[in-house]
Amino acid sequence: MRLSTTSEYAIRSLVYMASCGPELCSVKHLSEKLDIPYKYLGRLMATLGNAGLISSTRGKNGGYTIDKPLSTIRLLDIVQIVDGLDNFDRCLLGFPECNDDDPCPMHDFWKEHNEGITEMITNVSLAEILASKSKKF
Amino acid sequence: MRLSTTSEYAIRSLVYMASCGPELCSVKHLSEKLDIPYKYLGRLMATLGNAGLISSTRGKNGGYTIDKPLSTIRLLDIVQIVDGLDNFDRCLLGFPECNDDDPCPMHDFWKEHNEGITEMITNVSLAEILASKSKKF
DNA sequence: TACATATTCCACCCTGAGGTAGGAATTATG
DNA sequence: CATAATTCCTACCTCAGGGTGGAATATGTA
Ligand code: SF4
Ligand code: SF4
Repeated sequence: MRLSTTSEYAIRSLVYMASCGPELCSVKHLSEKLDIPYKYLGRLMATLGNAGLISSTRGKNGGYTIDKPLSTIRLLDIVQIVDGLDNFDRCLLGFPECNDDDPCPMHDFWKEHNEGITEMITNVSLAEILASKSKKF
Repeated sequence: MRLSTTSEYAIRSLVYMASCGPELCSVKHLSEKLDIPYKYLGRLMATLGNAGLISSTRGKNGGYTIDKPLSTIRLLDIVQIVDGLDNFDRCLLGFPECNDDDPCPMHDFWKEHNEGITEMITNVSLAEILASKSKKF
């Protein structure tokens, strides 16, 4: 019951960048600040860049900056780019086709949590996260 | 946001066995009925046997049967045997040490779901699942 | 030019999922 | 009893994918 390491990295990086405002964040800076392997984060940022979430500037004092309004970047979008959505809205026991009328024995115990998480991932954007004013970073 | 394939297999098999009562279930039968790779399930059942959840009978008409009272086999126990518990009660962003007083920016959005799932896994046993009277199997 | 940064390519290790090949125990049956 | 059939069990092997690092390249600034 966790996101992939890569999704964790992506969300942490984007939340941090969002909290920095419009300034450029270099991969080196992010890597040290967030304790994420430099090389791996470099590729991850390139992926996010290709997906259009962030844009890059090369050369000295270069780095990445967030391209789109924070409210338009949902957690779902980030996870989708990085990992795909196969692991969301999934039956807990892996049954292929089922619904409320023909439930598996776990349905009553799993449905509410599954729907809650899916809704959270779908509705929460970087804007909401930033508004929570955590002291972390 | 899913269990591992192996945990899914284990839970499906145990729920099915529980629904069969005290009869012996062979790996071959379980494999065909639940559409789980035969050899893989064989090893998985042996693991569950070594952990004391089920006991085996070899030879013709042999198979496995559940050893303990259904109410003492919680989902948590099954997952623990198969996968360990590293992925439960985990910070969504993978921060190492944090609490309600020094939360990460995701805390307000993640905490309730995490606690809900952890509580469900901890409290629901095979007895409760069987009582739900699903028509599946 | 010298340096900093993104970007790309490749090789590696680990783990989860699954397969192959047998061996050991028990029972059905001639 | 003897043999075959069935079943659990164990030890290896394969394969794909996630995560990681090294090295080289492209692109910009001072
Ligand atoms: S019946 Fe419900 S809980 Fe069970 S596999 Fe289907 S959607 Fe998931
Ligand atoms: S602050 Fe809360 S949500 Fe964030 S990493 Fe810690 S426990 Fe998880």
